[in-house]
Amino acid sequence: MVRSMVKYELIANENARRETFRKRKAGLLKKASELKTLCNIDACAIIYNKDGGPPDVWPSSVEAHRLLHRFNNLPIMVKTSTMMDQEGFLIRNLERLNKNLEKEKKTRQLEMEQLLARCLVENNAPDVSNSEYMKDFLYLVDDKFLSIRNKISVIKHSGFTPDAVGNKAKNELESSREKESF
Amino acid sequence: MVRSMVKYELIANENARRETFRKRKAGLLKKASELKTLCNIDACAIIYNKDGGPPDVWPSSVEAHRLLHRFNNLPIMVKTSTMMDQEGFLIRNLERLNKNLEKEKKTRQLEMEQLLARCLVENNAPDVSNSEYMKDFLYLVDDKFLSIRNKISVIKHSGFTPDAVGNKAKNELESSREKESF
DNA sequence: GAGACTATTGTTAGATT
DNA sequence: GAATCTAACAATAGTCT
Repeated sequence: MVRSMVKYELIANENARRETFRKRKAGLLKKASELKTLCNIDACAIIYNKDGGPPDVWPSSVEAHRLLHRFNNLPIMVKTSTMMDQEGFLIRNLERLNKNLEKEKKTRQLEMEQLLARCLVENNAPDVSNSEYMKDFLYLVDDKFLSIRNKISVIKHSGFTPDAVGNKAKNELESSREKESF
Repeated sequence: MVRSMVKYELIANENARRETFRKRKAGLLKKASELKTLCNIDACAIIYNKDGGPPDVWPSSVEAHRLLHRFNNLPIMVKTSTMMDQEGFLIRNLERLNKNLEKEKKTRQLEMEQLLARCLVENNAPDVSNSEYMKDFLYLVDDKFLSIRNKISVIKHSGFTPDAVGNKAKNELESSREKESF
């Protein structure tokens, strides 16, 4: 019986921890399946054990890849085209994915603008005090935030032709300098 | 009150479905957080809504990248035993799948540039003081990231002249194309 | 559309096999 | 270590705001 819920901190006893992990992982994946079924949504989860072994990848590793790539807003057509010949399940999803792609792109662009603005205004960078590497990283962010972002945007949309990138980087940098004060 | 649990199938009523999604998603992420805390395990989840908007990526997109990347680096034979896909096609087509994943690695350049972008704009970055995290993260953010970093450093010391930036971006892109196979 | 409430169902800690 | 049991606790469907 649940005498009293333990505190929500690391369970010290190793056997108890393993047992709790086993049970709660099952419960979590059950909940996830229910959510997916009840609401017909796409979802995935990766749950590692501490034993160094392979994780549970729900509902499948392909689905995890697919959803993470969709999140990244990668050109899904390119990624899936190599699988389409032999993997029919991707074909079924492709139409819907592509339909959503344009809408998602616009949403994401707005999202990035808003997050960027918030980060710049509130200066709420994550705590990275223990990491030399991340200090370097934040140093870059601090100084050339907009330039990095513009460059990535340029590379991403340029089709990787060096000339186009060079010219676009030049143009975007000029325009970014104009509104550098926001 | 929970009069009686509905059948575990798609909720027909749209409002009820949205409400259920909202509540259960919150519950699921809470359970996930508890599991992570109680057992000190690594886990992530991606939950899409049906509205075409950006998904919830728990605990952060960087963590999702990191865990999926760690999974990809497992020996292929280990991976097969953990795949939970209900349709079973994964195991049957494993060799082909792995081949496709190899192809996906070629898009890593774009992947990392977008990861970088997300690192920059997200305010929910994971705790990077954890050494295991840093190991994975540093592996993920390899030569291409350093290239970008150098590029930015160059820009920083170039006096921000658009011409210098444009030319250097062009040069770096050409050289990065040469080692695209990583 | 997002909280607050609460009766009821669902989950699970601890014990046992 | 995993499966079963069950009292106790947690999550949530329906409702109201």
